[in-house]
Amino acid sequence: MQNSEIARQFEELADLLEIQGANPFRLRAYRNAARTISGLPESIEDIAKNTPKELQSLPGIGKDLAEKIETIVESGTLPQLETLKEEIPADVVRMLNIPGIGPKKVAFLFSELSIHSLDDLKAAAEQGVIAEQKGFGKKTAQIILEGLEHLSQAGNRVRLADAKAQSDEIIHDLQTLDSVQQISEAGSCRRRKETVGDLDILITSNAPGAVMDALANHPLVNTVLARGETKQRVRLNSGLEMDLRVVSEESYGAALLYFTGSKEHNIVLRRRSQERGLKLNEYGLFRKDKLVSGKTEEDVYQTLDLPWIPPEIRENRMEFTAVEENKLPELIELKQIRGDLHMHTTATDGTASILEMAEGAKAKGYQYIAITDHSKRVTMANGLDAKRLRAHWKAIEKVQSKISGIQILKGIECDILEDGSMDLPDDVLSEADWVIAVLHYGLKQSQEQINQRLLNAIQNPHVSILGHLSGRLIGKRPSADLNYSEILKACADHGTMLEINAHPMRLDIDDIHAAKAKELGIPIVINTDAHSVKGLDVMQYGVYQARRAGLSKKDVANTKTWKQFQKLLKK
DNA sequence: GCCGTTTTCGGCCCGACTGTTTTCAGTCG
Repeated sequence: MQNSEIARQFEELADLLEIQGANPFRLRAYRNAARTISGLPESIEDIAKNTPKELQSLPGIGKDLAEKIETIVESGTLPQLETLKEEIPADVVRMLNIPGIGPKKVAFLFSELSIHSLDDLKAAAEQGVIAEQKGFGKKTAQIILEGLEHLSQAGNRVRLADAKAQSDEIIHDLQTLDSVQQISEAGSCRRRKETVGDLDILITSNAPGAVMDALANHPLVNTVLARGETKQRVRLNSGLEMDLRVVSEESYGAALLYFTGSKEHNIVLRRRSQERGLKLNEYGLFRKDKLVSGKTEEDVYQTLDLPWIPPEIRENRMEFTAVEENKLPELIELKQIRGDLHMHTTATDGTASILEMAEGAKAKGYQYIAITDHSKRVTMANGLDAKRLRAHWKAIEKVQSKISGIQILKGIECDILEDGSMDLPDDVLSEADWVIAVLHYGLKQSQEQINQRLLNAIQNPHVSILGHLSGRLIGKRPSADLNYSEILKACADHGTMLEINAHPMRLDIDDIHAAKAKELGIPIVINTDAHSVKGLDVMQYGVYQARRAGLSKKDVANTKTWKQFQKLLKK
């Protein structure tokens, strides 16, 4: 069982208990545990089965939750959860996703008005029943009806690339206004999280009303959901919601910290403030009522005896211990990338020629690329068999002889077949400069099968790297069920590299496992998997993911010069 | 339900906005 499933069950339990009005701190305990579990690189199932005593050493996991984890691993679920699910219909839990409706109102609707489904809710709101209730009203009934309309979108997280494009456009337009002095993105988008729940923008302004008017009238904005003196919330045409916050100049840094998050990072900062007799909020760091710092993020961190911490790692995963151990990483930057080792051409499903891809990469200042078209199993993409592949490599040599200043590796993205064998024979693979082994089919196999396939590939002396390891497509297709601990250890043992696939839908391996790979000394390569010249542009997203993993230049193999990189290639 | 250099009880981060109120609860981030 995957960590995400166990975490999901704790989240669900928390939702159900919340509707029942349970102690909020108990709910927090469940949600904290869910977060710990989903952020863990090791398989929680393995720990529960092999070394159950260690469960309680995980943050936020005590005796009770350790037992619950063991129960879930053994039986697939929790009796308590099953009982609650029988008492409270799934539709009632879904009502929590209606913006403006929380557990208290849901509980009232369910137990006092006997509303058991979304259809019941809609009918009650339309018939005016809800508006009559104490604590409700016409507006609340309206909110419910609107919320039901948007329910399919609400709670859906959007891929970073899609969210950031909208955020960037709005910021670009707002910053031209005279009424805007400072402006920044904030929230999970600024932290470059792979998916974003909503957008946050922070400004300083001498005329906040004018900025709010401008946002309300922006072509990307559909509806104003709330508007006050310092805060405006809007819904974009895409369904994504955005908060605009206005703060004073002396609070800008504190507010930027506060609204960038993560919540967990901020909680640690506030505790740290308390320990120093200070209070931290979005207006600044205060001693009694006196502002101590807040103008810039650096000021606030410094007052708390911390260096400035890059947004990407503000997750309370490793940043604070890294500071203590004086090991805060200098995060990798896009400009340090010197090669792209996963791309396609017209030989299979790409839209550009070898030469066009090479020129595109050269224009980015790269020193080397690998042309890695599909192997024959991927019939849909016109995958290459041995004969066509050898001809393709000849074509690569020909292009290489015509172009200077960039090294083109003769590569292949070779499928690991369902039976665990490689899609091309060893003698063919041995002729390649660069072999990316990947799973495209049979992603739903058991963990044992998936792991065996991957282990076979790792042990194959011709395989350079595992590409988009989990096979997930964010928001579309779940990861294959694989045992990361075993796979990563094998990679480290056999000198097999790991890819961070930079495609916004993949970002695979993810930040948590890339951090683990770094710890094990496995070289990471960030690749675009480009299917066109334009496709080479997504490298930035892979770099974001690497930064979230705490990776530095030295951890990423394709930051090396061509001369250095050659030494990493398997002979 | 977790946690502990004020440690086994009594805390657990903090403030804005809205709607339904007549001083505040619920919701959200």
